[in-house]
Amino acid sequence: MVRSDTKPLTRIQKHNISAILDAALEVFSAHGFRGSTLDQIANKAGLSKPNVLYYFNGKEAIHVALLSDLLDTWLDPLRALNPNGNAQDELLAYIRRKLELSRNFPRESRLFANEIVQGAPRIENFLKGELRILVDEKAAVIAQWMDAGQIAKLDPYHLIFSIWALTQHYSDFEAQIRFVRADNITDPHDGAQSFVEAIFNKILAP
Amino acid sequence: MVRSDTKPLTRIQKHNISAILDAALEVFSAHGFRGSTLDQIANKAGLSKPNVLYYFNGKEAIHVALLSDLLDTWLDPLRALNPNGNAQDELLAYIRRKLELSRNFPRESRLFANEIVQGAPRIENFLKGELRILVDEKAAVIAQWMDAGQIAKLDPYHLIFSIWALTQHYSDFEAQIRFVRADNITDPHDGAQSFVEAIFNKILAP
DNA sequence: AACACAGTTGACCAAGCAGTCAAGTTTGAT
DNA sequence: ATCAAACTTGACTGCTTGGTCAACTGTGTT
Repeated sequence: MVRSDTKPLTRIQKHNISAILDAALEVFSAHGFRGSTLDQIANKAGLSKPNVLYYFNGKEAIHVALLSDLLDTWLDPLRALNPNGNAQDELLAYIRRKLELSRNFPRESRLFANEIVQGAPRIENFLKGELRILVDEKAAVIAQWMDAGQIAKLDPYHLIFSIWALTQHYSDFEAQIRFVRADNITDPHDGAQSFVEAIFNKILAP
Repeated sequence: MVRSDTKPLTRIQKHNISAILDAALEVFSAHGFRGSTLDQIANKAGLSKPNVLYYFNGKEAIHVALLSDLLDTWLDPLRALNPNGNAQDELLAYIRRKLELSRNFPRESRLFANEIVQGAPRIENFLKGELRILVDEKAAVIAQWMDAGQIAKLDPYHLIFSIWALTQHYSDFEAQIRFVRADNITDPHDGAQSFVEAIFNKILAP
């Protein structure tokens, strides 16, 4: 196996590893972990199955690699919430970042959604650890903003959850939105941007 | 196979069929269609695998039975939106019905979520048919309310989507909420009820 | 009691699947 | 050109899983 530790990856390694990860993201996000097969991934990556296993220790290892890449960047938007900034501006900027993430990385979002819906067996530690710490910290910041009268008084945790729900809905439940909307002309994400910002303006107004 | 058409089900049939459906709901909602096995379902139902297949034509048939039972009741809350009622009251009542459904039938909600996240391959026709017709109809009602100045002017479709997103989030992403919240004391659904109603009061205010 | 039919299951099968391996080909540094 | 290491794969193995089947047991109706 390749992908050990501190080695300069060869040109071929770089190319194939990223081909495998991209194919796996496509497949895992569409069918879930158990619903995906190595053959599907190998096909989509344009490699043979044994060759895929030459680069990764197994199906699980590919999934883990995808998830840790993902979780790493998933926290960024919330992390960037600046306690010293203006409350309303900061929260709306957070919402915008979240919407962009959901729009630009729908497969990653669905990979995450698949995990959560099925009880988060593989990322329980992340949720109970890093994420929880970060959420607690930012909820405290939001509570301070509320106490200072900068924004409306609400439960900060539920406020964060509602941002997650609304921003991720457009990629995670994209199928539902696509099939229900009569006009396939306008990208649902366009409307989403202005709609979500509009309602949070109302929600947050002190 | 039993479950044909117009026969009076025996005592044993009624009992076993409902045991199978309950077990299958548990398993499918937790692992998705492909992630579930007949053995898991049979075990949880307290029956042998061949016995399960005596009552249903196959794994797919069990899944279909669950989904059609579900879809049937899934539309009810929206269907009950009364065009002649007061706009704000009607929408808040709809939200309340949705929240209750999500709270009382989380497994059904996750079964549905699993389908949608994975591209809705098995319920595409429902989404493009019945659901779309109903949503179009109710969106028109909401648009009229907005034109009449009863509630704030927003995109009615996005308003409906936002209601779906917020109400289902608490059951579909329950794992995330559970792991993130420090206090496992309060049922997240309690806070949800008042929070969601509060923000929609703000959103809808003309 | 007897009989038809509902209900039940152990043993089995074929397909699909993750993962192995030995034998091959390609790459790139010298 | 040489050679070692990197890369690739057809053929295989062992396990899981959906589904079948023939034989057996339970039920209730007469």
